[in-house]
Amino acid sequence: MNSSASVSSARAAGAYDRLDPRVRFWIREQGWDRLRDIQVQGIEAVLESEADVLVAAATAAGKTEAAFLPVLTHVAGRDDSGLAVLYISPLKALINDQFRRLEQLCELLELPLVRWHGDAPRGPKTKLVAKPRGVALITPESIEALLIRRPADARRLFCALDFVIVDEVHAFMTGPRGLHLASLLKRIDAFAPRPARRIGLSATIGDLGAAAVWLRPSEPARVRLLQSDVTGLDLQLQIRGYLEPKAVAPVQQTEPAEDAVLQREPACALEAIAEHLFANLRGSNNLVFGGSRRTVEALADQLRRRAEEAEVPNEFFPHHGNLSKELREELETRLKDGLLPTTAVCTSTLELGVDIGSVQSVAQIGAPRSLASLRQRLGRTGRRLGMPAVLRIYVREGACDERSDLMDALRVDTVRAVAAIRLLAARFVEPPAFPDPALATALLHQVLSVLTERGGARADAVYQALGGPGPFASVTPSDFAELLRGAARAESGLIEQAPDGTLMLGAGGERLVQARDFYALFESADEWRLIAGTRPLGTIPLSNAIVPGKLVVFAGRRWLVEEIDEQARVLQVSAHHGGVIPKFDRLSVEAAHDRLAAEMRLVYAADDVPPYLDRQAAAFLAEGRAAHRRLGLQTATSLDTGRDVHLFLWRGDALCHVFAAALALFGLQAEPHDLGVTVRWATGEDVRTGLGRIAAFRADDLDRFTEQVQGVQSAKFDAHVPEPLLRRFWGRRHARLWGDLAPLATSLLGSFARQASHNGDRAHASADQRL
DNA sequence: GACCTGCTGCGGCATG
Repeated sequence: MNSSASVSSARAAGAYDRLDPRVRFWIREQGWDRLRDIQVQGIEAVLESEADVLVAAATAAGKTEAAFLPVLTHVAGRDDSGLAVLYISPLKALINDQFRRLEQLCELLELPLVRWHGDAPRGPKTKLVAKPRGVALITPESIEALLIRRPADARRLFCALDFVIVDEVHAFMTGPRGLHLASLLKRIDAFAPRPARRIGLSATIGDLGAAAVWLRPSEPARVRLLQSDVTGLDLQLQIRGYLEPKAVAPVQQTEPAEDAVLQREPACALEAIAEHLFANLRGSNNLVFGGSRRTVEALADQLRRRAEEAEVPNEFFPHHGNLSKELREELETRLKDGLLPTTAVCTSTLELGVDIGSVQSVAQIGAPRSLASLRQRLGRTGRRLGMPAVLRIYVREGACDERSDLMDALRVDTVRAVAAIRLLAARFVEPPAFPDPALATALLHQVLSVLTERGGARADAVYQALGGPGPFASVTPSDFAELLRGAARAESGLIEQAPDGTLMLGAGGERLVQARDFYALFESADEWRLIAGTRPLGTIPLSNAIVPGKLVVFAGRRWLVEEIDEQARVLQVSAHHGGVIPKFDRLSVEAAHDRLAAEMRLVYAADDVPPYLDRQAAAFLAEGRAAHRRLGLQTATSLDTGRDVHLFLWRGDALCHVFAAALALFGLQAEPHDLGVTVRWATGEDVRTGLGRIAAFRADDLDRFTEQVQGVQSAKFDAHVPEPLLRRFWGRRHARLWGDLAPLATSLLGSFARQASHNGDRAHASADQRL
């Protein structure tokens, strides 16, 4: 059921009256003059039905209270043993925030409220296990730890849950962590005679139906979907273009001589962007999303130096996942307190979760690749009534001449920025991608976890515990048997089978489960820890070659490495005036959706100049469109430069990657990119042959194709999964795209044929069609 | 040409 009508005041009063008198007292104490729409809807859904509930609303719309006010009303006065409410969050910091918000309310209701994560105090946890009651706020990894280390305690805690509340559901809908939590929820359900009701809290998401499937896989249709009124987004927007100077060397990537770093770096687009940010953001609170940790450090460094040169207090500070908790919290507190103007230059760390108050503007370096993420970032600005959201997008493009690369000439970043804004206006948000590449790893992890929790179990019991509707619904009994056989192989030794058929952990399985990093389903790397005096600054990857005397830019400042403790992996550093930005290991790029690529094609074909472009960005757009026309890309989908062959697919990353893999089968070196794939060092003839083979693909060729795909191991425990099984899962994941390959190849062949006749007309046309 | 997230149990000690 969808419900998004604005609620009447009579309805709001009715909802208020249904709350426990102590909850109403608490509301009055807060000084609230009315309940928000989403809270009224939440009260009705929780107290007037037995259904699961999904609450989707923008940040700061009062989602937490929409769930907790009625839930606490419902469980107040309950006195059976066991927790009544389990709240699950992806972040420890969010748990601490929620704890502060709920502390007083729970005290009024005489309900114990316990934070349960790795950094939370132990005393209250011990007390809770002794007398399980009330509400626990927990992370998925702490649930995992409870199940495998203290299964009896877990059973006592979870045997009588009335509600499971999952915060930031959208953050769990893709990726290994979402599979993990979904499996844990299923296992927790089995502890109780009656499964707890589930309540999901989420930001505005594209596909509420998919979220309902995640929340209650066995009965998604019975999930009540609540959405707050979506008011039109009042947005002040600018896309600013910056030309990267061609003649100047790129920003220093390698180790320079020590004295070289004392000089100012060469002028580059990022410096010009820093100049603009410095001039426009000082004096207020803002977020600048840099896109990578490297860019964040470079920008923070530039901005600090400008403050020093201007002899004014610095207001710009970096924030990313490698910075120490202390530094990050200092900045978060400074933003939230609002006593000093502050701009955080961040990666996606400040995109969700912790309360940092409202900021005046959001800046984004580089064009967005995800509308979900852009929307979430915009949610951080203009939240006070009547204030518009302010967004600045800074795009950088390379200088072009007749030898420039095709992609530079097409001004792809500028066009993608315009396309993203058009999709923002159309309210498009990407749906989650199912199923996740980490499926096999998650299944193996949960098999080991169930065997540990139960001290051994028969295979059919484990399958029953994990299979069926839920994260592993697509896993067949024979898939499962193959996974178990792989885990029992001598070289893995993860599990063993007793003569009576019971499965138990083997020596290898014991080692894996005993390791401290078993609790999380995502991987983590070993890193150097940087410490200045006694102050922890954060970490950098071990892949950075470190010698004493090395200079490092980190945490927005410059440091000299004084001492290295190889054993403890600690670098003692002191302040210095020079520095080089460290390497942060990159894994992949953020995937763009089909719809974004399709919208880019429309932007190329259109001729309007959006008013939100500055002069340089408008020039980039005009140049990109001119190149698009000159190359005939309105109709052509292939382009043979004589050295490379470009195939324009106008699809998202998923399809472009599969298409590149298909071409690779025929010995063609194909690189996927934003608009399609580029086949390197190939003749048109080679590519035509390859396309002909792809055009002949039939549905049942997928299996043969899958057998030859490279790089199917991608997740944490994939090394312990039989490769044929990984391949089978890969094939199923791509089955939906498979049917698109042959028609695409056929249409590309048509484009080749038209181009050939066109080139024939121009008898002496140059083979080199680069611009 | 990406980003983020999490973590036991126990013994021993100091402290209120």
